[in-house]
Formats: sequence, C-alpha cells, structure tokens
Amino acid sequence: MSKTATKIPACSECDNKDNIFCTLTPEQTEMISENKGSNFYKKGQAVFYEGNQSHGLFCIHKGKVKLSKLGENGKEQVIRFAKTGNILGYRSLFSNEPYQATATVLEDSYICHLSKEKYTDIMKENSKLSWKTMQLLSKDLKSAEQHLINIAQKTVKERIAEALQLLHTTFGFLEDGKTLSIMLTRSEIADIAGTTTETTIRTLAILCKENAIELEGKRIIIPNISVLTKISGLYD
Amino acid sequence: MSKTATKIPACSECDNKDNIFCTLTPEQTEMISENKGSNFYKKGQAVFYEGNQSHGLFCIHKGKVKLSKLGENGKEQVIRFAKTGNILGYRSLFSNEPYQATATVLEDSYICHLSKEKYTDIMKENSKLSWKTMQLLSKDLKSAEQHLINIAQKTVKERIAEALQLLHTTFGFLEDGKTLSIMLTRSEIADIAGTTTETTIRTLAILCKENAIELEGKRIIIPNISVLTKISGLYD
DNA sequence: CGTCAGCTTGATTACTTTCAATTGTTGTGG
DNA sequence: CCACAACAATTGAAAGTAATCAAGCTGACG
Repeated sequence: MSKTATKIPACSECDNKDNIFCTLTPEQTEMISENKGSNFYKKGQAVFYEGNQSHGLFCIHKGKVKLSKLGENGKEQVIRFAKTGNILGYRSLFSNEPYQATATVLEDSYICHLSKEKYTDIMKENSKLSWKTMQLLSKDLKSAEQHLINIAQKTVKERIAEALQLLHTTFGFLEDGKTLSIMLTRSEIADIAGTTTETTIRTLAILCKENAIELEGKRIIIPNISVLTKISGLYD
Repeated sequence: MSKTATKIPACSECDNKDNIFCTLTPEQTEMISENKGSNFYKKGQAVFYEGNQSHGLFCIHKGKVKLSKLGENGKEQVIRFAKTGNILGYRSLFSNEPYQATATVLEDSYICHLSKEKYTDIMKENSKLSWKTMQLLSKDLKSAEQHLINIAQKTVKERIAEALQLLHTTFGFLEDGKTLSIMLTRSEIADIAGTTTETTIRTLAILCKENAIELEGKRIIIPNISVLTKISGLYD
C-alpha cells in the first residue's frame, strides 16, 4: 500500500550477496546505489508490463515475481520466476525494445529500480559484470529451451509435475521441509504448464491420488520430491 | 566427403560482413583467423551433439544448420536454425557445460571452428564484441520464449503455418521469390512445430486446400506470405 | 529391379479442452 | 459479526483435437 522505500538499505548494506552484483567494487556499488529507487509492491501488483517502454532494470530486494506473456487469444503463459536477489528486465539493456514480458509480484515484495545507463557504464569498465550478465542470459536461454521441449512433448500430467518441481527449485519449501513456500491459484499453475484451470485441478487430484503430492487448499505438500521427478520424466 | 578447407579464405577475406565479427579490428580478425579450422560438412552430418564436451564455437561460412534437442521419449525438437554468417555453440563460452543441442547440417556446408579462448580474450579487450554477443543471446532468448508460448497455446495448424514462416524468414525464397529455399522432410517440419509426421502431412494438405501454400514434393511454395501470417496468428 | 526411406491415408483411441453448473473461500461494507 | 459480491475451486458431460496404429504407396538409388 504505502511506499516504504526507507526500509530498503543502500546496496552496500544489502545482504543479497550471491547475485550478479557481487563482483562490483565498493565505488561501483555506490554508483548503482545512488541512482536506485526502491519500492514496495503489493501481491498481485505489476512491476512492468509487456510492451511497456523500458526505463531501467529491477533488482528484487525481497520477494517473489512471475514473468509472463500473453498469447494472441489472451491466455497467459508463465515464462520464468524470479526471487530475492534476482534482477528483472535486464534484456532491455541490449535493445531499445519494450519489455518482452509482464512482471507480477506473487507476494508482497521490495524491489529496487536501477538505472540502465549506470549498469551499462559499469559493464564497460568491469568485464566481470559483463561476464555475469552473459552467464545469466545463457542460463535463462537454457531453461527457456528446456521449458519449450517439455511443453512440446510432454503430457499435461508430466508438465504439471514439472511445474511443481520448478516451484520447488525456485522458491523452496517452508520450514517443514515439504510444503511449497509459494501459493498460486490453479489458474496460475495452469499458465506455467500451458494447460487449462480445469485440467490442472483434475491432474493435481490424480497426483494426489498417486501419493505424489498432498493438497491443503492452495498449500501443496511434496513429501518426496523424487516421486514427482519420476512422474515428470525430469532427471536433472 | 573430402575436406575442402582450402576453399575457405582467411577471416579477413570472408564476405560475411554483417555478422557478430564486424566490430573486430584487423588484428583481432587475424587472431581469430589464425586459430580457426575449416571443414566441409555433408548434408545430414552433425557439427556437434547435445551432451558433447564443447571445444570451441563454430561460424557458418556457408550453409544451413538446424539446432535440436532430444526429449526423454527420444523425439526430436528443433530449437533454432542458423545460416551463413551465424555462429553456433557460443553458449559454451559462458559455462563449461556440454553443448545443449545437436547441430545438424541441412545442406552441404562450410563451417569454421574457432577457439573459445581467443574469442573470450578478444571479448575482454573489445567491449563491442561482448555487446554483440549479449545482443545475440538476448535475441535468441526472445525467440525461444516466443516459440514457447506459440507451442503452448496454438493449434497444430497455426504452429505449422508458423514453422513455414520461420523457414521463410530464416532461409528465404529461391530466385522465383516464392519457393522456400530449404527442403525438409515432413518429419523435420513436425519437429519444429512439435507434432507428428502424420499430423504434419494432413495439416500441410489442409493449408494447401486453403490456398495458403502449394506443394510439389518436398518443395513448398508460398505464393502470399500474408495468408500464412493470418493463419498462424503471428503479427510481427 | 528390388529395397529402403519417406510420404500418404484411414480408422481408432486417448487426451485435453470446453461449456455448464455448483460449491467453497475471501474480503468488504453495513 | 453477518451478508454479499467476487473470485477460486470443483465436478460432470460433451465435443474436439491430435496421436497412434496399420497399411499401402512413391520415388530415389545402388
């Protein structure tokens, strides 16, 4: 609701240490920090929309985000997820095209806005940041291609099982070590797997019957991840 | 069949001018050129296989290549195409992972092999090459995501129409200005659209009946590309 | 001329979507 | 706190789409 920018510290104080910025010098960190804007986003709010003119990139200080695109029929397709420490909208760095996807906050989040120019300036003098950025692109490309082949060749059941695994590897479990720490609607899960809400509901029920998962409302419990792995046909 | 490396000139003499190397200084071009190996590949031959340890990247001096991955069921999925002037296997630059896809030559081609180390050395001193590489990654990522949403949400007919458009935009027409300059088997077209050979045949027949295309054996004629565009629901 | 790979067609089956109706949940204002 | 509205979840039945299986055909090539 209210902007709580004051809650977010300077980049030098930020404890997201294992992200793309870890190679920056203190001066460079300061440079980024001076030009950043920080915002609170309420669950469901959009950070940017597909087609928007891009005015920079974003860094998730704390939170969970989904990136999605709309098909011609208006159906949503989830492309990727991002979480604390990840950056968003970095592809706009390399082309002056608008954002290619819509970023929606999945739970209340704090997200910083960074200047595109500062970032590219730093890339020029710090080849490690360039390198990190390329690795990031490369990683995203790899998962996009994997996602593609999965959707193209797998049954709905396999794709749902895989979607649940993706949620696990991205966001992890709650303290109990078996409940997905993210709660999505059936329709959102459908948008990951590329199917409909109804089919998702039925398929989740089947997975439940096969003891691969347990359902408690929106809460999804995965007692043994290897059961899901077997069903999805994923072996990595 | 026989190695015809002598047919390929030094990089400085190469007339693929609009590719990623156009920003290199003469010295850098020479550096790449000295370390390159050139080979002739016969139609159907593989340049590298998914899972192979990567030992460098490739530049297509002249030719056509498809990049594909295998699903768990053994079914092939075409990820991307590449043609004269494009580079292949560049993702191995950023990670020491094996090649993520298999590159297969679609018609007799001349392809150069470049040293990974030289490329990265040049990237360090030439930020424009880094930039170009990032743009390339970014572009590939964009098309992969577009391909994903298309396969996830479109009918087979739309996907086949789109596959034909992809072949057009990538490889263009013959001199007659309407015949696709690439001839693939029905099964290969199926592997682009993520469907089966039989369905591809039936769908091509339907497109033919609707006067979107004409078929002469493996030759596919597209008298009016906008008809296909309309069918595929692609508007870019 | 035989063979093999690719192409084609038909019939059947399986899977998924769509549509429709109902129930459950959540947040809000009176 | 309750009632209501809006949204989410569920279930069933019917329709549609595409895969699978089976068989015959075609054309290139040694």
